Parts: sequence; C-alpha cells; structure tokens
Amino acid sequence: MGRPGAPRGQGRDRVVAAALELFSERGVSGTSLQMIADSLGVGKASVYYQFKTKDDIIQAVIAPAFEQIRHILAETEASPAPQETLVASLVDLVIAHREVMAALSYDPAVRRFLESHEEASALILKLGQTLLGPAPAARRRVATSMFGAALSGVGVDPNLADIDDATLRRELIDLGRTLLHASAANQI
Amino acid sequence: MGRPGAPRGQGRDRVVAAALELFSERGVSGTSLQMIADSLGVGKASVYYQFKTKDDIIQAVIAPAFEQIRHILAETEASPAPQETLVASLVDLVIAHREVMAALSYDPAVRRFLESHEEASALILKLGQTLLGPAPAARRRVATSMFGAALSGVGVDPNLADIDDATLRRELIDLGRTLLHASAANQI
DNA sequence: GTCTATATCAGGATAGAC
DNA sequence: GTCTATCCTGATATAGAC
Repeated sequence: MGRPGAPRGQGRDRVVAAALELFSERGVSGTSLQMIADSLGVGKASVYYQFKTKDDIIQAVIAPAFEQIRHILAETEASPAPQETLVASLVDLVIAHREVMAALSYDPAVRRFLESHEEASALILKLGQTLLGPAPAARRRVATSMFGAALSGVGVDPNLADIDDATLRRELIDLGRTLLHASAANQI
Repeated sequence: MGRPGAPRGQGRDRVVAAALELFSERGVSGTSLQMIADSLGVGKASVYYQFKTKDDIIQAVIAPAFEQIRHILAETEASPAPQETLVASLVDLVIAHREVMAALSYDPAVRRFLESHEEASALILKLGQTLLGPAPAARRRVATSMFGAALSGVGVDPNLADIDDATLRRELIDLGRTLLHASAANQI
C-alpha cells in the first residue's frame, strides 16, 4: 500500500495533530502514546515508527511556535521601538498557536523538556529581557510577569473560546499595552 | 515510641508540607508517593497510613486556600463595592498561598480533581462572575481572564521570587485595578 | 507502515509483621 | 506508626511477523 516515493511527512503530521489535541485536553503527562495511537486508529508501535520517543513528539508539537519566536526576536532586534512591536508580535504568536500555548505553557513535562534544551530557554529569556528593558523596577517586573502569564492564560481559558481571533488580538494588545505603560519608567 | 496521647496531626502536616514542596517543583502528576515518602525519610506505606489516596493529599494541600476563598466570597457579597474589594482580596489570597498557586493552578491532575468536586468548581465560577459583573463585553472578559491568569502566574514566576510580599501585593493590586478599570463599562 | 506480543519499569494501593 | 513485600495496572519502548 501507499505508492512508493513521495511519503512526505504525512504520518508524522497526523501524529503531531493528534498529540496536540490530546495534550491540550489532558496535558502532556496525562497523555499516553496509547491514547495517541487510539485516536489515530493505529497501534502503539506505529507511533513509535514515526517518533523514537515521546520527547520527540513534544518537540515536534512545539517546534512551529519556537520557529515563530526566533523570527519575532530577529524582527524585534531590528526594530527602533522593540518593546512596542514585541507586544503585538507576542499576541500574534499566542493567537496563532492558541492550542499549543494552552496545552504546554505550564505543563511540568514541557518545562523539564525546555530546561534540557538550552537554546529554547535562551530564546524565552531573551524575550523577557527585551520586554523588561534595562534595570527594571519592581513594578515593571511585576507588570511584565503579569503580561506573560496573561498571554498564556487566555489560551487556557475556555470561557474565552467563543471570542474570535481578531477581537481577542485587539483587546490583548490594547490591554497589554495599558498594563506595560502603567509600569514604564518613562511613561507619558 | 512517641509518647502516648497527643498525636495531633503532626504526621499529616509533615506529609502535606513535603507534598506541597514537591508539587511546586515537579507538578502533581510528576510527584509520586515514593518521592513524598523519600523526602520524609519513611516508606510509602507510612504515607498511606496518613492518607488513604493521593487525591486526599491533594485535597489537604489545597484546603487552606479554598477555606480562604469561601471567606472572601462571604465578605464580598456583604460589600457595597464587591469588585473593588475582591481585587484586593484575591491578591491577598495569592500572596498568602503563593506556593500552592504556583504548584496547582494549571496542573491537569488538579483540574480533574476540581471538576469532580462540584463545590470547589462552583466557588471559582462565582469568583469569576463577580469580577466580570453583569453582561460583560468582550473587552471586559479578556481583561478579567488576563487578571486571573496573572494572579496565578506571578506565583509561578521564579523571576519574582526576590520581591517581598508587601511590594508584590501593592503592585498587583494597582496593576490589576488598572487592567480592570481599562475595561469597565462605567469607567471614569 | 502497521500489527501482535512482550520486556521492563514505575505508579498507586494493600496486607501483614514488628 | 513504620516497615517489607507484593499485587495490579498502565506507561514507555522494542522485536519481529505480515
């Protein structure tokens, strides 16, 4: 079966899609390879044919988001007003990967995974530092932390599921800027 | 050993304290009863002597926070300006139970636990509705969700560990009110 | 590529000795 | 109250047939 050649990553993509859905419902630790296999209607061993370990699946699930983070950072560093544009870029990131954020932001398994992958941790650290700016006061640090948590949180919140992406994006950017401006050293 | 009588809940308290620390480091699902036992220097069965199931331990860990939530709700309902005082009360809650919040807010195991305990879910639902007010617009709903996520998030954030409780409390209340006022229908 | 079967291990939970 | 020993279940992962 399956014509020879052109076996592009269909199998892998199906696994990633199924994993993402289950992760967002039950968390990473709460999702077994058996569940992923069941939701695809295949056996466990077939999943292992596509990915050697569960960590490899996690990596594949979060890869697109991190690709976008890399892009955002490059873009931000070239911007004359980094913090202003970064707020909007981060909101776009959350909107684009709403499910992934909800599923992964606070999962302990993912945190361990990130800690063992230095480049990913470095990316996130850089994001935070850019948002904070140099020598931030306590108020600024609290506001930045609140904004970060809020970004992840709105994805998790099922109460907001009925709000469309455009509206959510607009309000998030606006409220996020309100929050950060209220803590800026050089605010107007 | 151990003199007869006066065996007050010392054993249980030690288990709860150890569990809280491990939960906050590794998440609930990532913490086994073996780990709790090891950190106490006892065997697994000794932990089971104090608590019949792991769920019972979870319940004991979050019980103080929920006790305070009940108190806050009663207080809020008697207040002439519920939303104003609720913001401060919730911040106090987070400050008082900083570790528990960090450990439990987003853990899938805890979410399942809450879903199976209706009164706990009802409490949290009531909190949200009070903060939202009647017939909230999308902006208000997003702001409220952001505030809720931010409350949990600042507990999780290790970057804020060095900020003392009083400062954190002040900034959280102030920034929280900024956020909510920016989305109030009847704002000044 | 998918299956069945299995090895290996860890988790929650219980029984019974001390 | 704590221990050792054990049961049962489910998880990751592998081997080898089809």
